[in-house]
Amino acid sequence: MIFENLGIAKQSEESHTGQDNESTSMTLAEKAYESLRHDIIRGAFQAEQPLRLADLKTRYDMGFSPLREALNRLQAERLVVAEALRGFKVAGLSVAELQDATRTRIMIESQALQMAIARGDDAWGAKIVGALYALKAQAARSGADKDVWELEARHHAFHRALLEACGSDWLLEFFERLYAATERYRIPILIESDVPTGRDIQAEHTALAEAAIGRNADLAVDLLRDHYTRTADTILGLMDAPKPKRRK
Amino acid sequence: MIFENLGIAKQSEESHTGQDNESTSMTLAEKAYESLRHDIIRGAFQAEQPLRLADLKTRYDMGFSPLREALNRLQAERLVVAEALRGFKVAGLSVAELQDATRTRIMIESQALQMAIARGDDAWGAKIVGALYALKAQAARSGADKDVWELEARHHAFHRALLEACGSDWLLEFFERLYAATERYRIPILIESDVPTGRDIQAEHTALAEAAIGRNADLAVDLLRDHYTRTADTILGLMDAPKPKRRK
DNA sequence: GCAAGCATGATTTTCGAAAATCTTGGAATT
DNA sequence: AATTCCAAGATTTTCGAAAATCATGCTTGC
Repeated sequence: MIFENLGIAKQSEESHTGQDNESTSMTLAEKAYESLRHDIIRGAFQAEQPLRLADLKTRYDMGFSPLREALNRLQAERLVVAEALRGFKVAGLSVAELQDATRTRIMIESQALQMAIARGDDAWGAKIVGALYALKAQAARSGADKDVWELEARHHAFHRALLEACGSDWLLEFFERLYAATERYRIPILIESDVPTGRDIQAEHTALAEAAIGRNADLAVDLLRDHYTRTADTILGLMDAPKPKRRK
Repeated sequence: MIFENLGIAKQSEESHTGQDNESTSMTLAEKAYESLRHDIIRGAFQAEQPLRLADLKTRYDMGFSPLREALNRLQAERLVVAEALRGFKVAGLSVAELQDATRTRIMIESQALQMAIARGDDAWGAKIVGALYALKAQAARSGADKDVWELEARHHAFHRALLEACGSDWLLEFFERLYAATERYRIPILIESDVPTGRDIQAEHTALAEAAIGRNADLAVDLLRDHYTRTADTILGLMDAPKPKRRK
């Protein structure tokens, strides 16, 4: 299956080194956390792969302590699984978890979106418009200007902007958790851009933004649900089937 | 306000030393996590209180490493707040957060309860009945047999049993997060059992269990909402008002 | 008198070594 | 041949010291 393409093969690529580092006043443990989270979500490690401390030590160039602290945080976020005296490994991926995460995500974000539409002010609308513009601009780039990670960052920023006015820190935290969990599943689509989706995803984003800003809560929630359901269905199709290129 | 009674005053009490310790095959870091989580939730530390490593070292009798790992996990759960190079402190409490947590909790648990009612089998019902029995038995005890922490454990077990058949790990995790967050606010009521609630809480639990097992989803959700709303209102009343005993 | 700068002690953060535990592979036994 | 036991190496976990940073109060200069 397509997912097996990720991971070990790419492991020799450069590791993330903490972009939004204020480089000063940022502890090594925080850098380790951001780098590891980044690398796990983006598939630099295989799912279930053991994370040996000696390897991480050389990869990120720091001692045990900050690495273990970062791994403990990631364990609490369920991106990493720890077993006593047997170390850490990357959390697994499964069809069941993707389905659960998608269902829960739709529920959480629908609620947050309704609340944001009820409470959002002009600053909220402005941020959505700006994020949508930036997202579409990046999506339109191809060739040398193409950058799936920048696209992914803007995609996240757009979806967060939609919900940010909801006024509930708890809902926003759960949004972030579910976004991270499902992003891991979307990586294959992101990288292999020749996966046929039969969708105009940026048109879906535009419609969603217009419904939200137009305070059409019912429509916006419907569009959000469809948006996530379609994405999940595409991924589920890839997870069952092997790569479409050469079917045996 | 009543909340100020907690914390530093009680800090000299014995610390939690990890009950469900399989004592073997449990690392110090895990014990530190459980003990710290236990002590924070139950108010052994004041809200916002700095958690100095030297103090924790003597309190829990272990070195820096396992303590810092535990604190990092708790930071990810938002029971502890970390500031770079300035250490850790217990997360704060606020009216706004209690309201947010209560609202979100009702939403999450309503969904989980509906799903559990739709999917639950006899084992699910049996666990609810058993948990309810144990809860009521403990609630009936007074005098020397009274044990608010055992009562609290059984209360948690009962509410978890209601939802456990929902089939969503994500919903169950969010339930646990919100339960822990709101438990911190309920401690004053638990300890000062003379707080007048004007409720028969065990009757509420019984009605809830019967509605769930009877597959009356709409009624069960209504009862759950009322149950949590009443509790939150009681606490909010205490948070604004000073202690009722001697008003100045 | 008051603010800025600085020394000092307190505290956090990080490292490398030591201790504890797991894993692997081979030898001994049945 | 299969199983158990054991030793050696690999790995995780924990500790205590060193490094880095923060907080406090004092001095200095204006």
